[in-house]
Amino acid sequence: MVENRDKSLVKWLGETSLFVGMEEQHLRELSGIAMVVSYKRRATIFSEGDPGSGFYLVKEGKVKIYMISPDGKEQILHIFGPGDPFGEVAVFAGQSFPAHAVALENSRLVFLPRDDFVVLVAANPALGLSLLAVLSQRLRQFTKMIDALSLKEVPGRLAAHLLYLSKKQSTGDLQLELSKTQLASLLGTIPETLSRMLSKLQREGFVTIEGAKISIVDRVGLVELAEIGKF
Amino acid sequence: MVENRDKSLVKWLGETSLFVGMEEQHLRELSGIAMVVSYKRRATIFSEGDPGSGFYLVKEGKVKIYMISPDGKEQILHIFGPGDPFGEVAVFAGQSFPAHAVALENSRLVFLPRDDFVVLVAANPALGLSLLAVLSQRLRQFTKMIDALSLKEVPGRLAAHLLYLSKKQSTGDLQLELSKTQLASLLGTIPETLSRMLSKLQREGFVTIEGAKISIVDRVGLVELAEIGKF
DNA sequence: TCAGCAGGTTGACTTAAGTCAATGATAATC
DNA sequence: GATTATCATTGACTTAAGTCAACCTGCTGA
Repeated sequence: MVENRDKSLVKWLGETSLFVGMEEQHLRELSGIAMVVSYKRRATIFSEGDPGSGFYLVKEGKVKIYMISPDGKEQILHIFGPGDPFGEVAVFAGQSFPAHAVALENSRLVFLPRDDFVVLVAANPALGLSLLAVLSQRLRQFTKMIDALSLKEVPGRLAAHLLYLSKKQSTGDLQLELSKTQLASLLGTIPETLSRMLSKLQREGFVTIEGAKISIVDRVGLVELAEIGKF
Repeated sequence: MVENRDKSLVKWLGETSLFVGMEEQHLRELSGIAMVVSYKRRATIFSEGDPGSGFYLVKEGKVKIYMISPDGKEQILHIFGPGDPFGEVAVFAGQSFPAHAVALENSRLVFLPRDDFVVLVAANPALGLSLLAVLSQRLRQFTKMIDALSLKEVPGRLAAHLLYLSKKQSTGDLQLELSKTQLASLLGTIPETLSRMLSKLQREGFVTIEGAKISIVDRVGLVELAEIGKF
C-alpha cells in the first residue's frame, strides 16, 4: 500500500500493454486505486466462483489460469507473465471468476478494485478502448484455442504451439518455460501422450530434444503438421 | 440506407442488449452511422481473414459463426439471433475476422463501420462499458466452451447443452432450432456420433425424442451426466 | 547418505469417437 | 407429384489418445 503513490508504479503502469500511451494524470489516478500484493509459489489468487471484486496485472512472476473438470483433470487457459492483465472478464461481466488462478512462481501483482476502476473508465474513454482491445485480443486467442482443441489432434496442437513459442522467442532453440506436465495441460492432453508425441516429432526429424530445450530442425514440416494435424 | 435516420431504427437500437439504456441522443448518433443490410440464407457475411471494417447487429434472422479446419470439418462458435452483436472482436483488436459468418436464414443486419464507431466510443464512455460487458460475457462463454471441448466427452457436452437450452427456453420440452448436423458441429462432433448419443440418452431414459423435439425426462440424471460426462 | 517424492518416459491395454458406407426420411424445387 | 438434394440414422471398422502400471531419473530434506 505504501507503493500506491510510488512514482515507479505510475511509470510501470504506463509501460503495461493495457495502459501504454495513457496520459500521466490518468496513470496517477490508476496507481491511486492500485494495490500491490504478493503471492508465493503455488498460492491461489482466486478460484472459480469467487466474486470478481477486481482484476490484476502481473508485476513480477507468472500466473496460471485454469479449469478443473469434475474428475480432476486440469485444462490451462492461459499463462500470464509480467505486464499481462488477468481477471478483467469478471469485472465487466459483473460476475464471478470463471476459472482458477494460482501463482506459478513467487509473484507480485497489482490489484485494481472493480468499483474504483469502473469509475475511471467511465471518465476516460481511452481506457475503455484500450481494454476493449485487450479483451478482443483475448477472444481471438480463445478462438484459436477452440480451433486447436476441436479441430486438431495432439500432434497438430503441439506443432502449432512450438511454432508459436519460436515466434515469441524468435529463435529455433526453444526453452520450455513450463514443465512438460504443465505443457500437456495447456495443450489439453496428458503428460504421457505429450511425451510420446515429442519422441515421435524427434524420431521423424522435426525437432531435437534435450530436457527442456527443444530445437526446431524442420520448420516447414512443422508448419505443415500444424495445419494438417497429422503425421 | 433510407432507413438510416428512421425513428424505428433508433428505437430498435435502444432495445438491443448492447445499447440498452443509452441516451436518445447517442442512439441517434449510432443510427446515423448504421447501415441496414440484407443477406439471403446461406449468404456469407464475412470470411476468416477479411479485414474487420466494422461489426454487425442481427436485426432479423440468424447468423452462424464458425471455423473450418484444413480438412474441411466445421466447428461452430456461435449462433446469433435478433439483438445480438457480432464481429466486434476484429474491430477492437484492429485485425481481420478470426472466423466465418453466414446467414442461416434470410436476415437483416445492422452494420456499424469501424472508424465511425470508434469515434463514438471515444466520446461516450458508457458505450465502452457496455461493450466491455458484452465482450466479457462472450469470453466467459468461450471459457465454458473450452471446458466442454477439452474436459468432457460428447455425452457430457450434449447433456450440458440440453440443460442450457431448457434453461433458455424454460421448459422441459425443447424445440431444437438447429438441424442435428449443426448441433453436432456446435458440440464439436459429427452428426453420426450425435445421433448415437441421442439414441443412447433416450434408451437410458434421460429424454424422449421426436424429430426436432426433445423432452427431458430425468433432469437430475442429465445434470449428473453433464458433470461427470460419462454414462 | 539414503529415503522419498515429483517429474518424465515407455509399454500394454482399453475405449470413445471418428471414418466409410448403406439406407431412410424429409423437404425443397421444378 | 415426381425428382433431387439435404438430413438423419445405423452398422462395421479403425484409430487416436486415454488409463494403468512399471521404471527411471534427479532432488530435497531428515
